[in-house]
Amino acid sequence: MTMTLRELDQRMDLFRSRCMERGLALTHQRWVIYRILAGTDKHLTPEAAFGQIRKQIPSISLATVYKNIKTFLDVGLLQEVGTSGQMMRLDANLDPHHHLVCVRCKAIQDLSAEGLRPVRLKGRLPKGFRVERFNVTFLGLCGQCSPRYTASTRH
Amino acid sequence: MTMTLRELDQRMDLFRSRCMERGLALTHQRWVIYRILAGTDKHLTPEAAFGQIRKQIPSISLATVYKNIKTFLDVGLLQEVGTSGQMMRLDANLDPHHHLVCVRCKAIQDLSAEGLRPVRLKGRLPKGFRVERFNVTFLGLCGQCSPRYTASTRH
DNA sequence: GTATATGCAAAACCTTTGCTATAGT
DNA sequence: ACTATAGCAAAGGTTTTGCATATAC
Repeated sequence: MTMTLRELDQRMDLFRSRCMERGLALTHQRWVIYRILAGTDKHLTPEAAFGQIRKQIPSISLATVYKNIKTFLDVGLLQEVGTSGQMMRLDANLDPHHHLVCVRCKAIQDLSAEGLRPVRLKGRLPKGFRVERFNVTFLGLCGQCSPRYTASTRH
Repeated sequence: MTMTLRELDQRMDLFRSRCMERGLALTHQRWVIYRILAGTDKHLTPEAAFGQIRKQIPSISLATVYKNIKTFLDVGLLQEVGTSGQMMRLDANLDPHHHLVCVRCKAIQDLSAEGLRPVRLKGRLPKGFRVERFNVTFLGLCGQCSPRYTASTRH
């Protein structure tokens, strides 16, 4: 866990002010849902978040979690990580950054944009395309899954 | 359409030889499914491909299309483009390349790896992570969707 | 008090699976 | 002939929707 409490507090402050700006009610559920998503760097799936959230609000419904995730995506409090096919992966890190994706266990780690030399185009983009942002995805095996370790490990 | 007939023929040659190597039967369905997917640079969804394929084989079933897509992914005749959430997007371009994704209409265009100066790390990757490959996704608005055009266009 | 959000159940959507018949080698 | 594949229908998993009740403002 690289997330400090101070960083989480900052995220929750942003959450509160963004909700007020957008006229979103500060419900207990909404608060807890965002706190779980913002309090980890693991890029949770909705299902996984639901599991955590339910520990705090046993009566919460999965639909509420989904509805709020959608709201958070709409107002820019959350981003979706582009994965292939499977479940939605959520990211409350709003700073420019990239991703390391383990092709085996599907873990996703962040890599700060400062960790990379600027990406630069050689030529020209297709006519008319306006880039808003970009992100680099590194695919490979994480420490847990890389052969060095798995060779001596039961699967 | 940037795909030439010659390029498509090359892809179909690879398809044939890869099937033989792997002991995959060259059925009419399999051939047509791959030809549709390999004959466009639009990164079709399974559903969209099914629509095209059905024009040539009206009796084909969607399950057959899915099964073959999975097979093609397994044997490396196809790759999946990492999108956020929605449907699977397929890519028969096996050369190193990146993607331009329109956030509005979801169109995906290829950008050859030569179009980009090499991506380079400044620091070190998280301990133990072994990169196999990487890809850059540029998000923005395509020519069709960019404000310049939409301002004078009905939605 | 009014608007918005929750919870529930049902639906929608995309993808996979099991099985029998059919086609490829 | 033997093995792999197609087609069908049914199931599986994820996400969305509609509506009545409850909560925030």
